[in-house]
Amino acid sequence: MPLNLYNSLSRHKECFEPLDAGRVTMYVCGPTVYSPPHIGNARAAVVYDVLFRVLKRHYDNVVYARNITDVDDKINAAAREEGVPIETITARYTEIYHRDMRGLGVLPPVIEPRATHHIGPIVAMIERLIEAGFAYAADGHVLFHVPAYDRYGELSGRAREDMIAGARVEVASFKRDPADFVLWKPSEEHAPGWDSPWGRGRPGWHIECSAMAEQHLGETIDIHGGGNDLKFPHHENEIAQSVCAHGGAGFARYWVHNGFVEIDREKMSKSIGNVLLVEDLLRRFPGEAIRMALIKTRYREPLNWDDTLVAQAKAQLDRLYGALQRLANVELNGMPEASNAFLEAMDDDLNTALAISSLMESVTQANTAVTLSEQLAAKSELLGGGAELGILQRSPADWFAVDPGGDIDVERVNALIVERNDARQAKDWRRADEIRDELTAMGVHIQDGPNGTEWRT
RNA sequence: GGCUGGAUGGCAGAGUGGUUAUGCAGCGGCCUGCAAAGCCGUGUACGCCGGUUCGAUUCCGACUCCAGCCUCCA
Repeated sequence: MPLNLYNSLSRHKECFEPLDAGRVTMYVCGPTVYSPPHIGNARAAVVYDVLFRVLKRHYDNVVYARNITDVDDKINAAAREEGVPIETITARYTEIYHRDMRGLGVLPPVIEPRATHHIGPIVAMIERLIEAGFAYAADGHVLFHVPAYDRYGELSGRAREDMIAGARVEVASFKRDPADFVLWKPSEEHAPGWDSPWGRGRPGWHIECSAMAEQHLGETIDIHGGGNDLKFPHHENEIAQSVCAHGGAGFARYWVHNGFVEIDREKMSKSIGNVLLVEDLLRRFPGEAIRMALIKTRYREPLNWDDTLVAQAKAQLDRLYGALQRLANVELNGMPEASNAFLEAMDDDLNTALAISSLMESVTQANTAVTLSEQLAAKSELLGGGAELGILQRSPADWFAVDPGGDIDVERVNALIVERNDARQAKDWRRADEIRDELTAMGVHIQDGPNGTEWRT
């Protein structure tokens, strides 16, 4: 079963064939660390985490690089505001990013390059671009000359005339062409900067990714991922820089773009004031439920976020873990394996929604299984598929004990359950029901089963 | 204005040229002291108008609406 991916470059679903099956390379645009990650950042991280897991099933050696942009005007602004060096800001928010992504079950990438650790390669790449006639220095800046690269606009489907007609691009006097973009810009005396042939300054955003991808993954990489909004200008510029610096060799062979998270059908943004931070959501919901909410929808579609979405995701996980709980005593004798239906769905451009539905079929199979082999098969499918989605990897008991609010008095719950069962023994149904109502009011749901009374939040 | 991508039942969300998505919610039944969980059953769904076709929600064209990009942005 080959993996099919929608390639933004060709605008078609394509069969994925790596350049070197012994070393598959993927580069994803990571966060700029000046604030805590929001649910939109999380969606990107989760989507490429799932792709990473799928790739690892197909190939032994997947080199996944997700960068950290740790030099940027917004970082500078935050540092100035607090009166601290930028490293204080970037270290703080890098740590928060890692913590929050861990909370969502996102695996660390193989490489996590930082822009400030790659100033040498960045400068070297800019020099190559100047030498080859694709860039020029002017007024302390270095600019990429867009008309010098005749395939510019290929990814975003933009004609040059349209970009100029848009004319919202800042036209600085030193630009030879309005579309030219910055590779290097001068730093004011107190701003962070590095020495370069063009004076003390800092890299432009786009060149960082080109240089880091080259350094760690090579000139031509297999997959490049990022948010839909990065398609233009960021990814378009990366292509121009890398192709021109590499004598025309292709940059990324497959471009993957994830859709946006929306709130009330509009983009989440700071100016609208509708940003949802991952850390706030993690206080209210289990990370696994948030992750489930993010992968219920196909990665390319926009995702309208609200609390009911997470509630539905949690309900689905309750059903999944409920089945696993019933199979708790069934011992798998090998590695869990996802069903063919699941794998086919995942291999079809990460159809996570369809894959999850196949998991639900496994639940029904588990709940109706009469033989041990049926139970084994269902459990194997649930755990195997779950592993690829990054869910269902903890014990059901642990999942059902989840209490994100942290305000449930477990001892009291247990005492009430004992009291209620005493009442039931005595056939005092009225008292038993009173206690159940009390528990329900506490947010605790109980189930009387053959093995006693269990409870969930 | 230009460029992307969408429009599916109460909600979320797949898929398909003629046949059940799936989950939640609802309804009926089984089970239960009653519940819950689970099981079984159940719903005039495919934006609008044309076209192709024996037949279109599915293909083609126009239209309407929605989101994103064209400025930093996952």
